[in-house]
Amino acid sequence: MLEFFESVSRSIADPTRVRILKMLEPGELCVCQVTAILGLAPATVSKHLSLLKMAGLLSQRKEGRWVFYRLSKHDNNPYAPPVLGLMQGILDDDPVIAEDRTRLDTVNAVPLETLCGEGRHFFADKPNRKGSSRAAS
Amino acid sequence: MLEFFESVSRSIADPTRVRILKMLEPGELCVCQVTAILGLAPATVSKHLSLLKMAGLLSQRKEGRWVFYRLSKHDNNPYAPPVLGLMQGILDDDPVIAEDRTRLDTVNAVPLETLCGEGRHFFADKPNRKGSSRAAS
DNA sequence: CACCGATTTAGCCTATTGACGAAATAACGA
DNA sequence: TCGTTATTTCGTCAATAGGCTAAATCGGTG
Repeated sequence: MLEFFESVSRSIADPTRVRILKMLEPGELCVCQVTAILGLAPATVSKHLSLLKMAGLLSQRKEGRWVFYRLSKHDNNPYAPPVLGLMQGILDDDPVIAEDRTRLDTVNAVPLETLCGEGRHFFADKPNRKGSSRAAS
Repeated sequence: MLEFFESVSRSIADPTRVRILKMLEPGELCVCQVTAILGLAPATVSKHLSLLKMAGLLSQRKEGRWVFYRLSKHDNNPYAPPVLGLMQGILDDDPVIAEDRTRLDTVNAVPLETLCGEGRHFFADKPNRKGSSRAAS
């Protein structure tokens, strides 16, 4: 019991994973789309997604060479639904989350074939993270 | 925003801190009471309590040389109330949490002066943690 | 079959975490 | 005031976490 809860609570204890959960609210995304928005290495993103899936928060769908992740509907983990429900209502006004949402719209307007080539450098000029303003000094 | 949420989510990402939150549901406890139930070093318990207070999940009350902690009512952190609310309904049937609740009753039946002297060794013969059964082999 | 691109896995490195004991602090009681 | 006791702070240490690159894997496609 505590172990199931721990896997979920540890999942949302990392801001990168929270960003992933929030950007998946409108609908499923390909790994390379998440990678583009986050600006992290594909391997790093893959690991986060894998961990979230293990915790029962995400589910997976393969289509060709692409893998799409979405918020999980079936409850392998009894604590996943309440936590997902809790997160749906909050953090929408956070600057990082809001910027991710903006990027999401941009990303959705680009065909996957084009986007995946760019990978993590699609938004390379302005990484959406704390300390990013340091580059402007 | 994300920082506030992170402080709360990191708080509940550790099972020891979850146990503390659950054992405080019926009411406030002195540090030495929490220490007795957990069976950890006082310094360790104090740090956990301090962290939970920083996250806005607990509040403090000093009475003489004792310090009592309780679930926080005022919301310094906007994400504290929903998370506390979420936790109230769950984990009551977890074996570790249930055993903690049993110990809580025992501890409440002992005067503080007596209990604090025992400290972390009040339940020394059977530590309520994973791997405790190893002592039986 | 061989290549190419998307994803995952493996290995490494640094920062953080959670435990401890020892020492410092705070408050009571003689 | 001095000793005792509860709590906190400090410093250490082993384990974990999250980032990266390089290599392996998985799926089309030529």
